[in-house]
Amino acid sequence: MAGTALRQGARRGAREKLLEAALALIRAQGFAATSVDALCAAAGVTKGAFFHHFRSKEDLGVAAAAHWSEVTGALFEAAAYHDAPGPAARVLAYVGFRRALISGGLAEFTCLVGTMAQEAFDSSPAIRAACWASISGHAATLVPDIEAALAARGRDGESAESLALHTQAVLQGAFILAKASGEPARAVESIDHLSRYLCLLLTDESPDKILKTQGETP
Amino acid sequence: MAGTALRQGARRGAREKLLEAALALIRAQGFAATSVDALCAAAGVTKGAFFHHFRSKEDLGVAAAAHWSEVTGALFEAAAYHDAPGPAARVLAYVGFRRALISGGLAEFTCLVGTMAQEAFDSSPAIRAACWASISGHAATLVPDIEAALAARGRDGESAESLALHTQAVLQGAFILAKASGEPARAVESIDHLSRYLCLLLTDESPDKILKTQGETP
DNA sequence: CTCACCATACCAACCGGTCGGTATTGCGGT
DNA sequence: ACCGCAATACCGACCGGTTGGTATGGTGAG
Repeated sequence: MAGTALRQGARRGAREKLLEAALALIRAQGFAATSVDALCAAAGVTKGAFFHHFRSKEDLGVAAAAHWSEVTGALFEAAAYHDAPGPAARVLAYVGFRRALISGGLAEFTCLVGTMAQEAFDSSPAIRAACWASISGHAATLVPDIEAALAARGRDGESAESLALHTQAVLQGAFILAKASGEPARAVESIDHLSRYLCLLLTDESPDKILKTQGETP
Repeated sequence: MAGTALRQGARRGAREKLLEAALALIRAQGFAATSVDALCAAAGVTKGAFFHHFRSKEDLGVAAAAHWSEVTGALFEAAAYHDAPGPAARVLAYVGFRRALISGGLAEFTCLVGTMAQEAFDSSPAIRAACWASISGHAATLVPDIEAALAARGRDGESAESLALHTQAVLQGAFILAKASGEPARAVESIDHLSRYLCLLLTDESPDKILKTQGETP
């Protein structure tokens, strides 16, 4: 009993440590530039452990995307933006939450699956599919609120799914600008444009008011 | 005589052939996954030629970004969207042009520097800077029209540069969605949202009208 | 004993990069 | 016009290190 607990606590499982290391390294260097050896070193694990848990490096990539979905899924599920009153306000609060997440180093707030999809879309169908599952799955969590907000404004005909995916596109693009410029603030600016677009579509209020309430630049 | 002409025709310069191959391979596989050997093979050139023209693989990356700027710069300069009447219409026509460019394989319409920036932002400052120069330089070509269009609507206070960069963010994000999903149409949808946002900001007309004029989905 | 879990040693292929050498070109002197 | 000659462009074998992946052996829990 105690042995088992200590085991799971201290060792924490090579698989988890490898996945954790994968998130950090792939986000910073990309998938192709991250070697299996580097992964093992970062996780404090040998190569034998790696290939015990993953059939190949590609398999690790797929598992990393799935792990990413779990980690971020839990983060967003527990976030406070769900408490906002009404569907439109919740959608705006979601974007505000994404905006607030931007702080620290670039590799700490950018998206794992967006990065991997760029590299693997042509060379690894499995990784591509896993990345798309993560992105589209996350976007799907926004659809009910967007749908309700659109309906409330008499915009029933429009596709809530398309708008949900658009929010992800803006976020991914914002990350690219931040990486390319080296200035995270560039990402914030684009996200503010997204907030304004959503304001115009989903609310009666002036966008400037809502943007002011989202706080100052980090 | 005939020998010389045939030579120059066949050789075409190893540097150009390498840069051309770099655009194709890096867009499809990413920078890290593209080996120098593969580059040379695709260009029909030996490794000696490669390292004669480029000090290192990183140097090739920087040169590829610069070459990309030239190629795309010429493409956009010659495009017809400049003929649209008035600044706002030109900005919208630009986005329509970008939309129309989306056809064929994913690696044929997506952005080289956006892909490279994701991989190299942390590991190669030189490549990062070259990518940012390409993106921001392209965005800068939109600033005068956006500025005039904003002023015409009494929105002088807002940053035209920020909005110009936002258009690039949406495009980059749209490419990621297309790559991740495997469906180029996903990119088109996001670009349509961008058109609508710009309509709301820069024109008096209803967005739906302008969107209709941009033609059917490819 | 069994079996999941992990460590070590090892491999062929491939990586970016070097180097000595050759072919081609541009150009100044005569 | 011709030559001489240095500079440029290119070739391809080669190098040490690294790559993803394997084969085998140990070990502790059930």
